[in-house]
Amino acid sequence: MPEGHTIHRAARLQRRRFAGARLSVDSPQGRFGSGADVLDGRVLEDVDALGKHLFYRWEDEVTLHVHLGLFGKFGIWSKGAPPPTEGTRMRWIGEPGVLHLAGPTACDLMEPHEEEAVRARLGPDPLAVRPGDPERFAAALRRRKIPVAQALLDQKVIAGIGNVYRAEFCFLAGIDPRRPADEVSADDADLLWRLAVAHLTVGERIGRIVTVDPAEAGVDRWRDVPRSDRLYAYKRDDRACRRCGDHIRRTELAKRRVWWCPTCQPD
DNA sequence: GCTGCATGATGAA
DNA sequence: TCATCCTGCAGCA
Repeated sequence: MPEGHTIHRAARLQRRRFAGARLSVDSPQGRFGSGADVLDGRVLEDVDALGKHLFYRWEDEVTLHVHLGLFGKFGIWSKGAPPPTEGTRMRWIGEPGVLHLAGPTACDLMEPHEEEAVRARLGPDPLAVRPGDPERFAAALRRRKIPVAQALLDQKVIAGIGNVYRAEFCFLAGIDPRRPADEVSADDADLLWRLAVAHLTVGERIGRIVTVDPAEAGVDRWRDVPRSDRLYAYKRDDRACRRCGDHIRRTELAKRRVWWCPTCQPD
């Protein structure tokens, strides 16, 4: 299940494995049938990620756009791939292995102007940093009158953050998630950006979300933090805050749950 | 077997 | 703000 780190990691691993290969492409489910026909037998040249979007470059300037949404999932096998299921939207078969894609929100061929429209809707991506991005993020965030945790899910404010990271970054920054974004200080906005860059980078490397510092969990490496110790706030209703012992609270903002520590994250 | 839920996003009202 | 779409799985009968 995907926030930006999952997508950038998928791009990196799929590029490494499949770029340069000629692939047989089909849609066992049928819902990507005509697109699969276009890709079938072409060489995959490169894979790009921006925010939660993937762009696959195929020979002859053909671009495939994939967005996993809430449920989308890749399966990749070197050998012994299982048969596709009802949900297998797209399948690749080639010398490097087999890939299945199930449940994506988007899996479509894209013209350059359509890709441009997608990119134009996205704010700065902490895993694809460009000059001026911290300032762009701070300005976009502090312009909004909605709760800061809600603004952090707006992909135009920052691309690639999801429900887990937003709760964790508010915790680490010591900000009540309900605080209006336009009341977040410039320093705090800068801190949120730096947290996003640092933690999504870790997540991309190790393939999971860990925000609890390894030292705090008594281990040496991010990847060694035990499952139950990886997060400070997300889904920790009524558990004791790891820092202060107060009870983690839960609320809903725009139909998404968010968790916080009332002591560590004052209003 | 059914229900509800999940790291997401959109378009209509 | 709401309905809708995408899939799989845990928890329950």
